[in-house]
Amino acid sequence: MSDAMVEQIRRFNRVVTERVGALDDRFLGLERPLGEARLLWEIGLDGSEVRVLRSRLGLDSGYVSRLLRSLQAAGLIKLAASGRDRRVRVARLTAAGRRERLALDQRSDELARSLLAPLSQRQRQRLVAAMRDVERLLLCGIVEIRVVDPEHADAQYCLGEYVAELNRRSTRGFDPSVGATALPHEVRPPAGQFFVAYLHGEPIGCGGVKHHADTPSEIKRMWIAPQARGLGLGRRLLEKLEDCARTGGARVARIETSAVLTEALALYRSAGWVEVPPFNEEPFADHWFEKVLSIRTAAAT
Amino acid sequence: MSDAMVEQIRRFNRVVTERVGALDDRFLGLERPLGEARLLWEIGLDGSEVRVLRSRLGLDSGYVSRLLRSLQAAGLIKLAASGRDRRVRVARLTAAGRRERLALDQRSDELARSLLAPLSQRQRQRLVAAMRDVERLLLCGIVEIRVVDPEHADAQYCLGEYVAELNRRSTRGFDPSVGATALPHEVRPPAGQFFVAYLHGEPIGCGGVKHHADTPSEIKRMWIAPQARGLGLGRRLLEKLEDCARTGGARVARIETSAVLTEALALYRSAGWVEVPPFNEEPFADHWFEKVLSIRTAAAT
DNA sequence: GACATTCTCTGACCTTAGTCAGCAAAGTGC
DNA sequence: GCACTTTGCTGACTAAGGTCAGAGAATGTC
Repeated sequence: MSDAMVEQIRRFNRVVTERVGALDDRFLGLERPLGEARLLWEIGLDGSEVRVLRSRLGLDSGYVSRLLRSLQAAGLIKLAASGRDRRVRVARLTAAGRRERLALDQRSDELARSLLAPLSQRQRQRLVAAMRDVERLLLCGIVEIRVVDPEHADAQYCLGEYVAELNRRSTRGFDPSVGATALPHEVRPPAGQFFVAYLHGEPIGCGGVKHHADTPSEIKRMWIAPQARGLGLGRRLLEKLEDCARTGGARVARIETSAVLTEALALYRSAGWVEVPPFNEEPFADHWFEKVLSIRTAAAT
Repeated sequence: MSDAMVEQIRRFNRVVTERVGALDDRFLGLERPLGEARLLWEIGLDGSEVRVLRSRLGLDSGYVSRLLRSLQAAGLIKLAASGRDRRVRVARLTAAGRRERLALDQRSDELARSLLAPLSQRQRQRLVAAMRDVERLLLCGIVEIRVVDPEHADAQYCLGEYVAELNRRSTRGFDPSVGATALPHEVRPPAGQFFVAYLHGEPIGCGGVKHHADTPSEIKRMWIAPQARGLGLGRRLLEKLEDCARTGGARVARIETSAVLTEALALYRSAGWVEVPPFNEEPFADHWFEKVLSIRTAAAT
């Protein structure tokens, strides 16, 4: 990580907060204080529970209450008790509130347009592409990979998506209970470990490891949500799983996969995995890989 | 300007303000209020005049005065009258102030590092490159091209840099008073017009137009500061000059340039200028161009 | 039914950020 | 020497953003 990189990021920050940040906030403010505007926005067209707003914006209960009163006094929202739990209050936009939210929306669009306006068509495309890169790479940086019990709801959600995707992309039909399985007890300590990747608290990927006493460790059920692909997240997750296998005492890890998962195949090959003859009878697999787990040096987290 | 572009920018804003903006400001804040921290930073290692601080940060005189008092009370700065003008006060960092400024610096670096840390080396390079693109394109968007009198200090500065650069890059030696000149009265209404491009109030480029009653208009002294190149600014400036010639009644514009100005040659060619036989005896020129000024449609500003 | 917990609201309070009008000292132009 | 401008300081004021403690109602738990 060179000084030049750090310097570039700091310059970027300065320019962006000047041009985007300053605008985004104060611009959005319209006639209304920023806090109220953000709250109005966050309530959304379908309304929100007050406690949800509080946690999403990270604000004090008293403060939110006051902001809501002020919005209510301005005739922009209505507050009502929730049907299920009458302590919980739900904020809903009135017609005027919806109009104002739309205005905020348009302001935001205007801001975006004002950034593009002075540029030529080619420059616009370059700007948008670069912004997309920055956005995705920053997002990739916030993704957190945590050890989770394989029966935890988040793990189950990911596994479900994994199976669904395989069945969607393959003509063969995949049954996770047949062949080389990854049953909960097989990927739970001490037999193994299961990981879930989170972005903003949402599960967006998973993977498991099965330790074995004498034969190589197995990596199983590695999956990344479609909308999170192309971030290099797969590589990060795979490294985590290899680490786990290594820590479990394995010198070699194995993985098998279907031919339809082309991204996975490319990833394994580029990450130093070597294709080997089939080492199990997993009916769904078309490719089998092995990797010698060398001692890692100076790993990035 | 498509909706997809606008949408991408808004997503970018959200991610960046969350990850960079929020951090940059509040992170920088340390234990000190943001205003004081920014001021402390801006004073710099060599000290600054108070009036300069005020204009750079765009703050009220009274407010700055109060902030400085607070920093002085904390033992971070010393205030003294300027030697030349005893109304003007100069703020200088004490040893403690320098320490604190260094700490702010390190915080900023830390933030930058924390963005890079989770990424692989390749991803880091992509992130930094994309940030550089975004930064440059945003900067390009804020550049303002104004009509300025050719004897104005900013115009003179640009012209001086232009001449200096030609003499630096060419072996021939360039004398602006010989050959096809651009004397002040020739590029000032009604005979012509002169433009200066500004970034943050600093002149970073220029160009002039000489109108003629019967022969084509001439574009003269077009220059972009080296640090502002590669932004597509040249194209914007050139379009402005063409517009000016067109508004002045010309159907055709001419421009001559030296072979050493390779960027300029490439720009003219790609902007629809056609190389023609020499139309004057400018001793410094190697290439002569003409362009038919069509009526413009839906121009970007 | 007693008790704890959850959720919202209220009043009191604080800091930060910033504006405005006016003043005094110093410098500038004639 | 006089009028005017620049520069910085001060006091009074405002708005926004936010924290904290506690009250009161609804709900959950034993």
